[in-house]
Amino acid sequence: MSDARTPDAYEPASFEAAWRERWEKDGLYDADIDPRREPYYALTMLPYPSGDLHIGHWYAIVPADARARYLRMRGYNVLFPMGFDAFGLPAENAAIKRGIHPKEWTYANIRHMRGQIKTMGPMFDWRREIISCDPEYYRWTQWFFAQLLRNDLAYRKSSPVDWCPSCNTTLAREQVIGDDRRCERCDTPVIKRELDQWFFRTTSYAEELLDFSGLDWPERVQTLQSRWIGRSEGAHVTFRTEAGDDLEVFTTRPDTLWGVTFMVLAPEHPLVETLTTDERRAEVEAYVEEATRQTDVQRESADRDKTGVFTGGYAINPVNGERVPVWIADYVLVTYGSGAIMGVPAHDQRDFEFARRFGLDVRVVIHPAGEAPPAGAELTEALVAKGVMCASGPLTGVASDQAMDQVLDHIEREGFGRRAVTYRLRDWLISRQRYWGAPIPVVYCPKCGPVPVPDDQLPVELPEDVDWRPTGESPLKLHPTWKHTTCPECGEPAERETDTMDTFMCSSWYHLRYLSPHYDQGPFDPREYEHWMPVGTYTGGIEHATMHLIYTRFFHKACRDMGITRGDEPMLQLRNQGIILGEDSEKMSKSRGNVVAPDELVERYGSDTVRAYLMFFARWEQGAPWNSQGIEGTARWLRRVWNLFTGEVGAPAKADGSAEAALLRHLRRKVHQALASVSHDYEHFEFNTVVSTLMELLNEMYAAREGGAAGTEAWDEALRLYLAMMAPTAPHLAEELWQRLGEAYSIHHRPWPEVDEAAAAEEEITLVIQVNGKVRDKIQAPVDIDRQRAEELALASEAVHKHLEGRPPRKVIYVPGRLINVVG
RNA sequence: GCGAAAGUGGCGGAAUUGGUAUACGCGCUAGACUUAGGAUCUAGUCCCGGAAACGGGUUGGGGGUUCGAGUCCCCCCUUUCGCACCA
Repeated sequence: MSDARTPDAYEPASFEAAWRERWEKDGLYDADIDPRREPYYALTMLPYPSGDLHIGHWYAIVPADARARYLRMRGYNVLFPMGFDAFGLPAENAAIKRGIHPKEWTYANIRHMRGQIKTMGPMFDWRREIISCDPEYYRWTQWFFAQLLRNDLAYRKSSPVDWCPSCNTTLAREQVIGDDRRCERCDTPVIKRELDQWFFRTTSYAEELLDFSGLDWPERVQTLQSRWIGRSEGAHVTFRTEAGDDLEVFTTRPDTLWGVTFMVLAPEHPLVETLTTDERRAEVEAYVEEATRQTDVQRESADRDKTGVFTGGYAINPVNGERVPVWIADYVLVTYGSGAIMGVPAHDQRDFEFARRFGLDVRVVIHPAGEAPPAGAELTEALVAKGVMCASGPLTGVASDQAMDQVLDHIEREGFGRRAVTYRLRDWLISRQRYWGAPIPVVYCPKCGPVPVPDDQLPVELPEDVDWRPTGESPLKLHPTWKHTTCPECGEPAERETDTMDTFMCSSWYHLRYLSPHYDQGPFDPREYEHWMPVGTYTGGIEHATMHLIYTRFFHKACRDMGITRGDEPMLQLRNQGIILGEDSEKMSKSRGNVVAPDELVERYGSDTVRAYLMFFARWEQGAPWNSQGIEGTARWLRRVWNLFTGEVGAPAKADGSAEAALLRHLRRKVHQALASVSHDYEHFEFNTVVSTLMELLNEMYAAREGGAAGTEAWDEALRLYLAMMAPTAPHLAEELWQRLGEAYSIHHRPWPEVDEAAAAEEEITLVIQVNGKVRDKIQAPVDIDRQRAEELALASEAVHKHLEGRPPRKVIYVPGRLINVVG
């Protein structure tokens, strides 16, 4: 907003902050319900307030902002909100380390980061900001929990959980990382511990979560989620132990039932106790103890030899009445299926290895068609291929792929099994033995059991006067008074749940709270919901493919079934930005010293240049290593834009009439072609070509000015369209130059320009002349040239004659408006 | 091991449907202006031959389909990511 009369250098610092303040003061980006405009909900993943914004935040936010700005200019009523995912461990770690209260630490970080985010110049409607650790927010996180509990979608269960001995907390399956199963946060090997925990029934939605129809989500994410959910079709088959207990297994290969030569239970399986004979007991107990004491690192390390012990017990194979020994081994997981398997060593590689290790029988029941069945003792690996059934009672001789249905019919008819589908997905464990989270709103009454806190008593607020030392117990448990309360049902003394919720719970519904962050009659205002939902575009990192994005889909579906939300999916389109690596092509990290600090870049180049460079320097969905020299290119671009708009224009070199007309037609063609291209590219997340197209157009405009275009109508149009096209990328500069052109504030209210198709159309084409597929000549030709004329031109070409070397053309291919290929 | 994605100049990348490969930018080279410049401007910059005109080659490697392949198909190599005893 500097004085327009004095020509000056491009100094973004002189106007960027001023424009941002004005936009905010004027509520330029306020997003309110507006029945006249089509709503569009553009959502970008909210950050954790770690304390300092890094370049990755910019990379996530700026292109998403540019696209939201584009859609807004296109006439959509765009909701583009921002907030903070503010509960979580780092706040407590900071408290432990530096003695700052987590709340104080968190809010100080938010204040700092909010200011940093604002320097990007994004069009966030800050009135809609949410902070998930605010009681006004987590009141409703708790409300959702209570809803889930009342609808039997939450339950409490004692189970072995992953436990990080360093963080002193349970971890979700997803927070256990890598080959050797380490804690996501501190890299400590994870161990098992038995605790009462709250779970959500995500598995009830496993089947529906596999359905992505109607969603414009990357294949990659769909694949990751599908594999994570891990659907397997097969059967539950019930064996009977000699002690008379039912022993159920899940198998995907019921066609191999006649090949069972042993059974294996997970060491934690409840029947281990009763199956174990007295003479085997000492050995079995030692093995179980070893297995539970071991960390998963040791237990699940790759390529480990199979271990296990015989329980001394036997079970009866229901298909043939055979007596098979029951073993326990840690390669069978208690958490999958029924925690027990039937051992078919001839046709399952894991069972094969186990049988070989312990000298168990290997019995072939499927053999390759046309060959004699091999002897089990001679196999070197399991036979997993299809074939012909043998030694399988009534099914002997049947092709194995046909046998499957017959076996299933058989076991269902006989009543010892049934068709079944099993999923790898587990129910979502949400309990955390931590302080800095939303308290689970449950009261334990000696008489009434676990009772959800009534809605009118929410939120259950976190007490602020706690000790957050890493004792291994929840700090809430140690608080002298907090947990003591009365039962909401009977009024008798009772105790509060002292665990808090997984922060993924907070982020599963934040997109709903943006709709009406201060609404107090429910988690969101239904009017706002009707207007904005579902989310049109959701953008963020691929790292959330299997956690957050499954949870939020589950959450939405559960809420739909509870009558809270509508529709099957919360987010219609998903896009993931890539990662910016350090200049050394390594992951950015403080220890490597390759971290790019956005604040310094803004100070040096201005916000628009940083924005433009982030959009330009790589394909957004891919990312690339940072290049500190590369940013000079976009800095130069904006400087050249500035100079074109503000620089002295010499007296136009008056061309003669027809040459000038041609020059201006050319200029308009380039402008409108660029407009078509830029429009497409904003829409489709191809931000790098938005910038390159604008760079090219700028070069054209400099040339046109050189040719004397300045001062003409076409020139004035070019200037205005250029700023409109640039506005989503460089909002400050576009606004500043718009004002200097004398146009009315604000360019960000200007409708997106329409492409003038006639102006964009080419008058002439370069007809490419090929001989046998190789380019030999190029001829300027009218755009509507017909085949006959094009052929004449091509055959008249000297280059064509030369390369035909006297051969007659056998065939001529004509691609209208593009090329002609003479085959000879 | 299984699954997915990607390989185009020194670098990031462009090429909307099978139709001019290497746009745009960085870097580099030469020059202009300059006390200087990490400022600005001009010209050049895939490789080989050639003074040039021009010719030949080139999208990880090999094969195929086609008048024509960076783009489609098959095999191989490399890289990245995800999963990793899930019965």
